[in-house]
Amino acid sequence: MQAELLRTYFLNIIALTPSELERIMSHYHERKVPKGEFVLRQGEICGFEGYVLEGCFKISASDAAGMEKVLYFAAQDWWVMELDSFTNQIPSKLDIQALADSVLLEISKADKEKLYKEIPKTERLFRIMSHKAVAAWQQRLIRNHTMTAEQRYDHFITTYPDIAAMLTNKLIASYLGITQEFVSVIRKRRALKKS
Amino acid sequence: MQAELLRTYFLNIIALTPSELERIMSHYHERKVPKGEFVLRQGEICGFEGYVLEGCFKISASDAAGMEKVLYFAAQDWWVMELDSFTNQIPSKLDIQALADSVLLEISKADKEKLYKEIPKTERLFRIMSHKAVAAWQQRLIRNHTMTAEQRYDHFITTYPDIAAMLTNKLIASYLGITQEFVSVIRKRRALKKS
DNA sequence: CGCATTATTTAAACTAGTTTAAGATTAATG
DNA sequence: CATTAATCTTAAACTAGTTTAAATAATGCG
Repeated sequence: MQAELLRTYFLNIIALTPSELERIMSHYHERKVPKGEFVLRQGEICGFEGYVLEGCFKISASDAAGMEKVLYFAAQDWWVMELDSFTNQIPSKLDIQALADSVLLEISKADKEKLYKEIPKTERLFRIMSHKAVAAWQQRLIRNHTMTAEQRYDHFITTYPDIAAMLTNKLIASYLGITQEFVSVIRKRRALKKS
Repeated sequence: MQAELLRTYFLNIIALTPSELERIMSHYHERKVPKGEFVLRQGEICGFEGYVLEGCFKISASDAAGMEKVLYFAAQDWWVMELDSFTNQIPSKLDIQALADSVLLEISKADKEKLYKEIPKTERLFRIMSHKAVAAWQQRLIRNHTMTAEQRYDHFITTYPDIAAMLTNKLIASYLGITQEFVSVIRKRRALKKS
């Protein structure tokens, strides 16, 4: 049972008795998501919070012209949801799509609220997770403002080699905020340097 | 007593009895910060979380070469802290400096932990605040990836006219991730359009 | 397998934004 | 108030990254 991963995840953040942990886990349900499937589309209300057991997801924003920008990728041990939409039950600004056959552990909005009531300690758990997320987004912004495209590319593929390996250049480009053509140039440049 | 602002802030997020609210407020202490003073420097451990009653702060990151990048500005009704440093008591990656004579309502790390214990509901309060912050940072990143420098400039000065009014071009440029010279160009372009 | 679609590479022309430098304005300071 | 320092503007030269386009390679699919 791979759900062990999520148990470990929670225990790394906060101390939980075995019974608390199991009560938390009981609200999460496994869901298989085939490659290509959208688990959330712009405009829909995000009814779930998902922990990735297997596979990989793309969380992206698209403008009116259909131009898509990848916000982040979520592989094993990451979370997928539209926080704003889930928390405030408002239409989602983002799309979430499986990039590979994937498995999620999902919790519904209703169950999440139940969880907070049943085990108040989970408020703390998710508060701390959220604090980490804020710090990470701040660092991402700083990287975008201080590093060149090539440096950001390097950072991405060395920090997340497993995720990068399953992505197309086009997706990496979108994540980095540059064009796929320029990713090609960067890759060529790096290939020359190494030889 | 301007602390009323903070009471309103909290009540807009979560329902609190008058006594709960006052117990929360009792942990916050007013602190005057003269213009130019650093309330946190890179490498120090952030021991406080501050709510801005008056004035304005600059939260920034500086690299080894002394190049400074403004992450955000915090004026009235905003928060100043280094979340990662405060939460995990690790050295701060950021500087926080008053851009004007300012007044903070501060809570220490120890008092914050006390607060969480005394009034568990505050875990929820700060979790929700943190969720809003994550959503805001995501939107900021999307703007950086989809808008031109001029569009970002427009967005900033129309969304935060009061803050923008008290900032130099240099600071706005740093926040937007462009040079001060280019801000000059943008301003000229806009001045010509209007006439 | 064979076809169609999509991703990748390459290159030339282009542009948004940078760099450098100098002069003009404004603000801080003794 | 005078002087120093800092900010702001302008402009010319430059560069990182884009756009367009065409050719090639890889992939999905009936």
